[in-house]
Amino acid sequence: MRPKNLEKEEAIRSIALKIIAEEGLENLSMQKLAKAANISPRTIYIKYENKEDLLLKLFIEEVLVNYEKAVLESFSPDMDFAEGVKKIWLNTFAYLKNNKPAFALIRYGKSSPLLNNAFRNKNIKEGVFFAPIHQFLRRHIEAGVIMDFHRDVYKALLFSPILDLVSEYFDYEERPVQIIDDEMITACCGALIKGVMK
Amino acid sequence: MRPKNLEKEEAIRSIALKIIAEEGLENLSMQKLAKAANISPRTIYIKYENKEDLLLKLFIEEVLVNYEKAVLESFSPDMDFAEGVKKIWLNTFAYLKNNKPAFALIRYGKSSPLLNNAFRNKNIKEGVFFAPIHQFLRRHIEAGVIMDFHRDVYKALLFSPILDLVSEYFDYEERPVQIIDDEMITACCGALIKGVMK
DNA sequence: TTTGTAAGTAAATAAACATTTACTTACTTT
DNA sequence: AAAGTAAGTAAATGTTTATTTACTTACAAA
Repeated sequence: MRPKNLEKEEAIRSIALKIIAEEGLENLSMQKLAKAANISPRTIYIKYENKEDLLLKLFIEEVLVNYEKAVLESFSPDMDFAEGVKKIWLNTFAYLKNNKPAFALIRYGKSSPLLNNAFRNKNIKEGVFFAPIHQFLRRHIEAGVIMDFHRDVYKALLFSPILDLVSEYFDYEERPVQIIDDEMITACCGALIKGVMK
Repeated sequence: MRPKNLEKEEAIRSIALKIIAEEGLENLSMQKLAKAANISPRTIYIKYENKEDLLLKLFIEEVLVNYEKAVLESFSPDMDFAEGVKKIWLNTFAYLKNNKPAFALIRYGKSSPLLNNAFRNKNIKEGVFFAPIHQFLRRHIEAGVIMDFHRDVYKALLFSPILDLVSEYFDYEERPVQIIDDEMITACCGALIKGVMK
């Protein structure tokens, strides 16, 4: 039998992300995607059940999995608190600034009910994304290093400002001198670290 | 001549927000909206040029304007730093937890290229949203009360974690006991205040 | 009370939509 | 080398889309 052409599968995914980043999730259509990927619409349906299936697999299996991997690169739950948080922030920034299409879909993860529900269900049923970070936080709370805030508070503090700064990074995209850089990221996360440490 | 029925205009706006909150921006159509509002599709086009015009006016003139008003309620740039930040956070939380449809569109403001660009252009051309907060921050930086971070850093720290906590609030929506409450908001913003003060 | 006019409607339009049908291609297995 | 089969295509499906056309309604001004 004829083998799957993995290049085509890859093209579908990367071009879908590109369209989402440039025109928005609300302007992604199966026909537009097929045309841009130079394939027949039918080919998408060989690899994905339907549009929803494509979107969910793209979000969970492609984008979130790679995002998690990049964020946790050379991070360990045993790290010193300040060191660990800085690692997470700089990893996030380094990864996302070079992966605008992935970042675009991550942003939709909070706004689109489809993606948001899929993410929550996945977390509930199959264990949580970013588990090492939760372990890291629990350890430092128990050791009395940081304040005993709810995990949602830490989630809000550790993940959302850095994503916002990445948004700003892309908004300044065309300018000759970038305002958002590693130094600024480090300063911002330094303030957060100071704020939650005892 | 026959006068405009303002109730219908209001119905269009509120039902559009409701559909966006429940089904997502990508599932809002003019016909669905007309049907849900019990009017003819043509009526929408009396009040708005087209779908894009509707979306932008809904976002900028309805949602953002009211959001800003609520956040700045009894806030003044002359306030003490900790007092001012707490006021902003509690205002934001109190307003958004009772306005889920508005919150849904605000979330899309960062992900949808259409809304994001409109917001940036509006800020550039017609002066900035949340001007009193910028004044407040400038004053406290100049007085040496808080660290001299870029305005984008303060924007990321002051606005994004609280929006994330509101998301969590709605995710816990159906539970008997709410986890996200004023006390948690106050604790979280207390950490931020401590982090950025000199 | 008549009349001009914008507000409003129902139904239609053409384009775009997600998905399928009917068929061909390319490659592995035999 | 032949056969079997999943991968792939082009074109069509019926539906839904944004927007418009042709018409009716309701009311303020005369």
